[in-house]
Amino acid sequence: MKDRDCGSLSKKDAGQVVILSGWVHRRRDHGGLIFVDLRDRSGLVQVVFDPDTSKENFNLAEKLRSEFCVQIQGEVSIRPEGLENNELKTGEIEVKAQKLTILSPSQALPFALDTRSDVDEAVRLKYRYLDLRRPELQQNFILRHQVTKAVRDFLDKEGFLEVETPMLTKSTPEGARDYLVPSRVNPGTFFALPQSPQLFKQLLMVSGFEKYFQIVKCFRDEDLRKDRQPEFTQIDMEMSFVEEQDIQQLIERMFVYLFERIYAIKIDTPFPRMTYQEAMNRYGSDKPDTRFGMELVDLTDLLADCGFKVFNETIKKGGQVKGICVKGCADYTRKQLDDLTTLAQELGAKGLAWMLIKDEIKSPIAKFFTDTEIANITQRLQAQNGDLLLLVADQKETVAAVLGRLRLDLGETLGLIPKDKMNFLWVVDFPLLEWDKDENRYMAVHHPFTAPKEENFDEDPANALAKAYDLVLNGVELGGGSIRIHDANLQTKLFKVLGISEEEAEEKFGFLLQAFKFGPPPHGGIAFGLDRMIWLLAKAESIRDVIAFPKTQKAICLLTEAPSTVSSKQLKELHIASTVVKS
RNA sequence: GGAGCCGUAGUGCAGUCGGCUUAACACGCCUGCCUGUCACGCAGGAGAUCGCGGGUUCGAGCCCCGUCGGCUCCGCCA
Repeated sequence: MKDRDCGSLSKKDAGQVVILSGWVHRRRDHGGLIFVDLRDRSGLVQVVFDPDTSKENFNLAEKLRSEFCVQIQGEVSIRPEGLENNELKTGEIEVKAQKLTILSPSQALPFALDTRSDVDEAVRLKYRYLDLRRPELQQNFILRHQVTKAVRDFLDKEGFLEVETPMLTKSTPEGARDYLVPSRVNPGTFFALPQSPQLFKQLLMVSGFEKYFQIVKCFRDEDLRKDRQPEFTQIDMEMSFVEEQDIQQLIERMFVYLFERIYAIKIDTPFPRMTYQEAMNRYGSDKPDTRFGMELVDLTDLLADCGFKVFNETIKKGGQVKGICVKGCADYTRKQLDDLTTLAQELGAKGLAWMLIKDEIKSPIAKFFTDTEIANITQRLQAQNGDLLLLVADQKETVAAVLGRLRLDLGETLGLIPKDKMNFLWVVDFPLLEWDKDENRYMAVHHPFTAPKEENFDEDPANALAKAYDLVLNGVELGGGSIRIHDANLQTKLFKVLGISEEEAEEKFGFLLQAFKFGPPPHGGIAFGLDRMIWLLAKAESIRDVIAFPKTQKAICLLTEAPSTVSSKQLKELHIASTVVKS
């Protein structure tokens, strides 16, 4: 039904008769002459309907409206002198319509498929199929296709095997909330949709696949964010006989390959490495955005004996005082400072201390410090006249959370973030464990199969490090992985520290522990959030812009109206009953 | 579970201090005119349960309470 793509036509095609099919992007009816911008996936071309060519055709063209699906046969011709459109790729030519076929008409649209208007996202999602007609959205999916294709090509070249793992699988504790699927055949039992193919890919290593990958949907029933959807896609990999640097180098080669193939640019490797500790100290985040400075500066040693009770008492209790220097913001208003303070309090700080440096120090707390202390603070923060200093005193987790967030917010509002930069960063040496106050036990920071750096990690669990690594791009966690435990004794030791009993371990992961009795190879892997990758590469507003049919923050699909109630017959077959009382 | 912002024709929005409009404007839509436009132009027209429910008031799009939905964030996301 078409022999050419609209966007592919150029001067070279002049004189040719072509058949095009697509949508009426815009129509300009001059009464005696009608112009139509015809759009298909490839782009736009102007079609001219002239009654002198065919009166019948022209009359039919008068019926055309936005988004009619049409086929047009016509002659490509060079536009008359002075009538070219430089805004359009095909602007040097136009198609003189000889025959128009209306393949299907369209109702008036619920919203304009126009970049200029910022349409409410609820309306866009309800009519997602129309939203997806917008070229800028289609571009995201073209990119997404190119990336997955390149990833497959690269991993194939590196000797990886793509293997599918089950979607209906076993619910495992430790981790995100599962999406459950009731079993009809086995009353009272449930499958879980995978949070990741973690255990299966480890089993594939036991099977001797050596290099596995999969581009696969994963499901986590947790609350949504602009970079989080309940179902998302991972590029999941696992390799045998590797150490951390083998995997990191492979991933660096992969990104070099991707950028070369998609953007024809060369990116620098190796990517910088930063320990978790350093990331937290300097940026207050385990996924630092290193595209700009404003780093967190430790002032604890300078202020341990200062006259400000809030500070010295916090320090005595094992806390710290840190600050950031906000360049050129000494003219911040009381309102702006109050807003920053409110944000700090929402994140758990008791307060936010500020100092405006305007020739002299303007600050409600300045009177508590000696001139030497003030001089030391400003010097260490490398503050100059005209700067604003923000200080937080608290336990180190809170200090990091508050200043890390203030840094990001201020970096954004002050325009300090260079948008064209692509700053990859490996964050390494993650802690193995983390104390969970609610559960009153240690939890695995990564997951309970992650190998510790030292075999005697149980002697000082709080400070044990893991063979785990995250790849961060521009402050977004793109992916993470680890070297796994393949030694049964080590695994048992870790379960013990995690407070998982032998019986529980047997019940939950028995199949894995069993498998590890049959010569498991040393192995490790990594997984990337594909949606996040595309989101960053496409510089899209939200992750929803790179997912064809995304869900709202309430995890609802406005297009299909899923989830929905089901018949009592369906529930009965599944041996389940809803506890929700219809009002 | 919690916090914030938003909700007015199909779309984007204005609506001031609660009483001046018959809820304005732009795009879109419909009708007519228009042979070189490209965000075509011109003339006319239709189109609003002001998210929903309750309250305050002589009077509510506007104030209060609740509720629903969208977005952003905290918690959560091994």
